[in-house]
Amino acid sequence: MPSGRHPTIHDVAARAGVSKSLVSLVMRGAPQVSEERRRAVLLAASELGYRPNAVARSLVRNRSNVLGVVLSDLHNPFFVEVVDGIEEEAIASHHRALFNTGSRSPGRESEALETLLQLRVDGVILAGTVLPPRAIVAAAANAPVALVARASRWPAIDSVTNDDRAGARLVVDHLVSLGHRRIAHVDGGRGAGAADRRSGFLTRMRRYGLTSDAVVVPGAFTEDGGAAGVDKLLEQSKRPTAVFVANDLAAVGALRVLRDRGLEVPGEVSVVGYDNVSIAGLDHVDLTTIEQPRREMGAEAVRLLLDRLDGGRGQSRHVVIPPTLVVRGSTGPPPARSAPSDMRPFDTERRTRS
Amino acid sequence: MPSGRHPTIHDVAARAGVSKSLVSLVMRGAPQVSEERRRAVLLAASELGYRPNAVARSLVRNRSNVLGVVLSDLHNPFFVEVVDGIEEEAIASHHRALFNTGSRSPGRESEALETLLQLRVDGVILAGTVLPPRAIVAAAANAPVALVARASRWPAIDSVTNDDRAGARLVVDHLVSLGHRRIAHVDGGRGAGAADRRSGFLTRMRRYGLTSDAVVVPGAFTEDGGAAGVDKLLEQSKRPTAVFVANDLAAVGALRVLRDRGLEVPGEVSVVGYDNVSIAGLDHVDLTTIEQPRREMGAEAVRLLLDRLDGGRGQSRHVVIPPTLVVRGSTGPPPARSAPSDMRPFDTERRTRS
DNA sequence: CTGAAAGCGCTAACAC
DNA sequence: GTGTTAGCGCTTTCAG
Repeated sequence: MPSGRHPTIHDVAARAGVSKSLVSLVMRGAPQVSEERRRAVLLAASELGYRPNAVARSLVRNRSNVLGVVLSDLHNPFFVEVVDGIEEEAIASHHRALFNTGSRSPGRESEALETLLQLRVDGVILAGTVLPPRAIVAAAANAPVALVARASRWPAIDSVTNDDRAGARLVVDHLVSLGHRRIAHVDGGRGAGAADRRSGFLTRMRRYGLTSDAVVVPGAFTEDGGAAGVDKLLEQSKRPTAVFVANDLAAVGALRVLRDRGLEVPGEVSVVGYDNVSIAGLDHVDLTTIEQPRREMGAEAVRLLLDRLDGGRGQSRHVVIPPTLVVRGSTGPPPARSAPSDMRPFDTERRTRS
Repeated sequence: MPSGRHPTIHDVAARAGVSKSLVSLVMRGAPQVSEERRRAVLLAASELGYRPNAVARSLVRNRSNVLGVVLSDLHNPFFVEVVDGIEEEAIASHHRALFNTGSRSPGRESEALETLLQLRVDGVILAGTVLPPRAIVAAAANAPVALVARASRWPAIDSVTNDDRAGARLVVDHLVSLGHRRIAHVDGGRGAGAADRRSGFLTRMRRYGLTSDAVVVPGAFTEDGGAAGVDKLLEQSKRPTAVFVANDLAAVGALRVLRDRGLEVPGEVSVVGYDNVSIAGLDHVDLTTIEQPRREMGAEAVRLLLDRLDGGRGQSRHVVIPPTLVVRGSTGPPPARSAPSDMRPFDTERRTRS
């Protein structure tokens, strides 16, 4: 009978012939209850199909033991793994994680956040969201907040990110060492970390004296975003010999366009992504990319939250994880007429730490 | 100040110089409040950074306006789209959806379900879960339950599925019409719908008199599951000319193994998946598969739940959605020595409705 | 139109 | 050890 009244602690008490508080004690596994009564209570509870009301408990304890997570976009497998890490760590710490997605829209995201806050979750993880700073700061007034894949600039807010600028450097180093000079970047628009990848790219290109060879076109963290970016690139007269796309999802879109136009990868154009999502490893995608430890990042966010909750830490912590380069088949030397460069200021192995 | 006490309706009332109930009325947008007081209340609320406590509200109203969703596995993009459909429809109906995943483990899944139930969500959607029937039935005693991608056999439980047997038929028809006779099926183990796909496959093969040509090997709804299944298949003496893999994710794993072994697809072996997940459409995956309208399925599940909630419907409803065949490049005629069959009892177009 | 009072299901002192 | 008593923050009759 859905919507039929649920049995309460009171019903259980009556059936077991004890008081409410005794039931409460048993349900919470308190030690100082006689074995006999404990049994009676448990029996009554199971006969009634009693299920503790977490709402009532949360109201009185002012603690729900649930962590709320706002996800920007589940279509990006990157976040799916972050979720894995969050759930695992949350469960290990006797908490539960509840998720909400923002469908890549700031409006939806703040609704999602608001919902979680009103539900009085113990803490909030914002994973890849594009929420305005004020919304984030306001949230932090109500519950501990940890950002994933977006750096925090506020004392009350923790964050765990990879070093996007370092990742971009790895990409440029790799491509330059292969001999590329004219390198384009299809950026991630307003996506989390996109700005740093972009500026990291530009800075590194300048470092090589390739400022005028560096071109940036707008994109997004989606297949379509990558495709559109490459489209724009191909309209230009001087075609780049390599493209650094903002993330793997977008890189897949980019590859599709390139191949549709009959351009060989990596023969005519090299392509690099970011995230090392599983799709990047597929035989015929075979994308050179940047790896960041996603599960670990999710788990770390949970730890940061619980640390504030239990320890009462007030100072913010910003965990930055170094990314690594994963070389696959989508990158190679530029076509012959571009003379291979002899610049090679940094070692680049199969897998380089930044 | 995280964990600092939240302002309550009482604080707002005091600051605005009115009673608690007036504040409550304003917060819920009741019409019969003078404009002046309404303003005063709203002002006080925003000055205080007041955020209604949904826990308290839920406790007294016995209604949370949140729908709980247990997901079997977010790594399967199939469910990501189901999630989209759920969120969209929930929001359209002034509800929120909160997600929990089961990490493909029955134990985790029932914990997730239990959490949601204790939180007194208004309804529960079980998407692709492998929960034991008793757990599902028990849940239904506490809240309306709708199953996605798994058929319900209980009067209290709704479900929305695609017709897996019909989908399997479409696959067999397609392959047979191409001339295949020896066809293998890598199944989905205990995954949702796996049993029906398997039996649909076998039944249809029998229908063609191909019983002895039909071979089934165990697999799972994961890349590794598909890979392992094909491995097993290749050990056998009589190699099939076509493989129907339980879902797209597994099919991708299967393709990898096939190509690693140097087998041409579809030249030597044809491969068909199930779900038409976006990865299936990638240029170099290019997988023939079965499409089911995922978003719509998620949305429908929400509608079923709300229908019970509002209308008090007691009878269960089972929505079955017909799947369609999507032909891509992973299927073709069998290698020459297998004489093309002339059996073709059913039309098979580029996209056939079952 | 507004305020007072009761109580949702549970926990946490505090008595017995 | 076990029962009693106050609330947690909010909604909801029911009087003014």
